[in-house]
Amino acid sequence: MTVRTRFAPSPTGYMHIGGMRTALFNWLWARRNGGQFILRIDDTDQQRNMDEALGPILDAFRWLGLDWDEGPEVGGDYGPYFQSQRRDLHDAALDQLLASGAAYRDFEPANQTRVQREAAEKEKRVYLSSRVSLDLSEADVTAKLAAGEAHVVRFLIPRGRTVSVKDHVRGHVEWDCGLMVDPVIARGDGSPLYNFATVVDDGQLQITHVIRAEEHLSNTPIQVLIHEALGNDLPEFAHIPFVAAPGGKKKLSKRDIDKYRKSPAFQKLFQLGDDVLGALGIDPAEHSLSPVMVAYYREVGFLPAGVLNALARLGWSLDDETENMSLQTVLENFSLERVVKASAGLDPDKLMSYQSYWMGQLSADEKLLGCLDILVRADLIPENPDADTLALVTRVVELAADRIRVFGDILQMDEFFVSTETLKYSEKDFQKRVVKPEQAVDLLRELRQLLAATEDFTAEAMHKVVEGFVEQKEIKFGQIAPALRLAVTGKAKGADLFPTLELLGRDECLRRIDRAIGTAESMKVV
RNA sequence: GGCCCCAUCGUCUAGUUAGGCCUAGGACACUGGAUUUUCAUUCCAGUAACGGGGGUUCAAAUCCCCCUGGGGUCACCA
Repeated sequence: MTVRTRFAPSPTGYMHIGGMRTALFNWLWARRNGGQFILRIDDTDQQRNMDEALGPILDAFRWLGLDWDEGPEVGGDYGPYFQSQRRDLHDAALDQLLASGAAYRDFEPANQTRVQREAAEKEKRVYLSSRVSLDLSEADVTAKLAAGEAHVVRFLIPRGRTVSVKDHVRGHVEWDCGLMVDPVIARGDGSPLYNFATVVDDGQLQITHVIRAEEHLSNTPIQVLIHEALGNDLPEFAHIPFVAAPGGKKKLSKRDIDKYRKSPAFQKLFQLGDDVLGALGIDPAEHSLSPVMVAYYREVGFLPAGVLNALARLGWSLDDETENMSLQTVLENFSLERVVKASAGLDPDKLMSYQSYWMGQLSADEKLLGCLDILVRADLIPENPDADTLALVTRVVELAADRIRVFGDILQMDEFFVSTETLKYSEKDFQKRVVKPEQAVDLLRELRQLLAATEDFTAEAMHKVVEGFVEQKEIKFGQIAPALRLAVTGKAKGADLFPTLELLGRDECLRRIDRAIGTAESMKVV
């Protein structure tokens, strides 16, 4: 039997990072077993703007390189792959259940059902469906139907038995049917509800393995029962742990994003995101971009390999030591048996560490391409850079070396792409390094003359000039270098100083030093 | 609250199925040191865990029971 797995997202306009992990495990299991991975879109009735709602989800799959064998855009033999277009299948299944007596029309008013439920809760009694509608004769039902009476269709839970499942990660799990409420499987108009539609669809799509997050565990007995009533082959289940928020045990949720912002564990990632997105002119709030969704990582300049590596290691491990794994390596070694049972918190630090590793594995050209792209998006270089710009970026990327963990980090080196006039100084550092130290401005002025007079403006030569200057003035290197760096780059830290000078070129350096001196003096006067 | 799930360093995990090789391993983070006249990298070192209590056994992180704690879920949402 061919393994068939599926991921069935609702078109919500974004791809949740936890959902992506579930999708990844499904993809892995299908690919590992030479089976098919299916994308089914669990849209409800008429969702508007399907492109807007589904696009980001498909984009996330494409970005990470997870392909699907059947689903939107590619079709397949079991279509349609949009739940809303499968209504005839749901209708047929519903008729079957109604005819066999496995389901019944419940005419009990909703508020009455609610009152009973609340009363039971208050009395600490197990609530069970009243099933009063079961006493109705066929003629009664027909009459009520003809009269258009409001009702729902419930699945008749066979009480007095248990449902058990051998879950691939949880092992044996069992439920007592005597404790279960008859679930509503369709509204009066026949429109199916999740638990029912999913079963019909999984059955018809011949899904062999339902791999989903553990929050669905409680839906399982109902779905198993419906599968049985429909005469379907039961799929195997694997309830993987959900992805928890950093520093906690609770499910990572888009709703808690404001809380995460204040979380220490999330701090650095948010900072990075704010910096990069800010430079790109994207307001995270406006685009509701956050670390909860896959798109965030793409925008900030993460690598698919980094995100994939982190996702794979969330609740799964290869052995006792292997951490850095390509998708291929994970694929070759993946097994559901090695999925951990406890929920796993997303660790931004660890994610960043995987990311840095994979960035380090990139060839110079690949790295250049990624940086070029984000520099263009930040408007720091033109869309189709000329040869000079290309050469400059190449050298900046070289100079930045492993300071680039995500492509967005190249934006930290913006001093190479702005003019002297638009260069921004870090105000605090400028005060500390240039304005405040007594001799800083004077030293800078003297050094400027030396730099201006130097014949070849290379890193090596500059180094010698400054060394000589330090010796001659009987000062420490630390008394001039920080001020020089500030004047030229606007920042307190950055790549190696002398190559930076060389790359900027003599004219630019001198202009910047002049500007810094002027600025510092005007500050001192005031 | 009912039902269900879970429980090893701060975090992700190895070890649990077949008890001994566990004086509990790795990674991230953190701390210290070396290199780098900033920062980052790299290297070395260090701190740090079997939730508690009972059993079973020559032997328990591993098996059993209880407790505690954490979490999921309880819709005419998906």
